[in-house]
Order: sequence, then structure tokens, then C-alpha cells
Amino acid sequence: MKQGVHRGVFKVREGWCAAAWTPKGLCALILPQVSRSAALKKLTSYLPPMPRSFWDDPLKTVPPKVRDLVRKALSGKPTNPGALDLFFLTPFQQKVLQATCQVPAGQTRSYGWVAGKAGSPRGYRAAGSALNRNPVPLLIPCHRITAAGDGLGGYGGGIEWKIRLLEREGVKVRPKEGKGYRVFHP
DNA sequence: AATCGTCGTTCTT
DNA sequence: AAGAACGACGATT
Repeated sequence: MKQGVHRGVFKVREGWCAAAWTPKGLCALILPQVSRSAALKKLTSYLPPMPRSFWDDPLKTVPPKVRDLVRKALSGKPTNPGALDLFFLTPFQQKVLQATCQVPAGQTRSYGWVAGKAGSPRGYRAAGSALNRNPVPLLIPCHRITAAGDGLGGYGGGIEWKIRLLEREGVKVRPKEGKGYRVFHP
């Protein structure tokens, strides 16, 4: 039985983050929330893909390496994802997320591009589903995946976060006339 | 704006 | 164990 997934919370300028990790690396990250309990609650909602027995009960202190990485990424600077342990994801999801890690800060790619890299050129919609459940947002930069034309696409953590993260990396995002947002791809 | 094709995942039988 | 339903899509009409 694989076991020993630890949980913890830490504070950043924007609020409270929660994280889950093993000795091998990070399993899940929650974007800053208004409160410590809100962050933990969100983290708990990531349990379903992973058996409850995988988790430790008492909270541990999040590794400084992770905290630094998150703060750096939040500032919009280029970062590596760091050590990850995504053993609970399907092969397709792993390929999608791995492809996502290839897009540099300040740039964007389409869902179709990611699908192609994952080996399903017409699976862009499935790629969207995979990205929607990215357990490590920010570090796996799913905010850099936008719609094919000039649309923004969605974001699991809330569209406002996607806009904020892209703008911090220097990507221009403007409201469309009517509804939605327009992205200026490089 | 409405519709349809496509595909991995998740719910239902 | 199938089959239906469901999207952070994309192209067509």
C-alpha cells in the first residue's frame, strides 16, 4: 500500500495556499485562498482521485523549496515545476500536463497544441478536461493554455486567476466587446 | 448564435 | 462490463 502523502498550509502575499506531497515530490497545490481553512477544504476536495488511506492526518510544514517556488511563480517569473509525484493521474493526463510544462512563461499555446503533444491531435476537448483537473496549478502552468483563436478559455481556479497570472507574465489580456476576453498571442 | 465532430473520463445502468 | 453523458475545444454554417 502506497502511503505517506502529507498535507500542509502556508501563507503567501495573496492569501493561504495548501499543498500535498510525498518524499518524491508535490502531489497537489491550492492557489491562494482567503483563509487557511478555505485552502485546506479545497485541498480535501482533491482526495477523490486518491484513496483516503494515502493521507496523513496531522498537518506538516510545507517544504521551503515548495514555498519559494510558489512565491516565485506567483510573481510571474519563469520557474521549473520542481519535483512532482503525480502517481494518481492517468497516462493521458500526465502527457497533457507534461506538454503544458514545455510552454515558457509569457507565452501561450492552444488546447489543440497540447492535445497533439499528448498524442491525440483531435482530443483538444479531452485535453481541456485533463487541464481542468490539474492538481498542481501555477507550477504546471495550465494558465498558459488558451483557446485556439484569440479566446481565453476557462480556468479551474477561476478565470480571474488565469487573467492575473498571464498578465503577471506579460501577456496582454483585454475584455472583448460583449462577453469574454481576448488574448494577444506572441 | 447554433450545431456538430471528437475523445478521454466519469457516471449510470 | 458496456453505454451514456459530459466538458477549461474547434470548425462549420
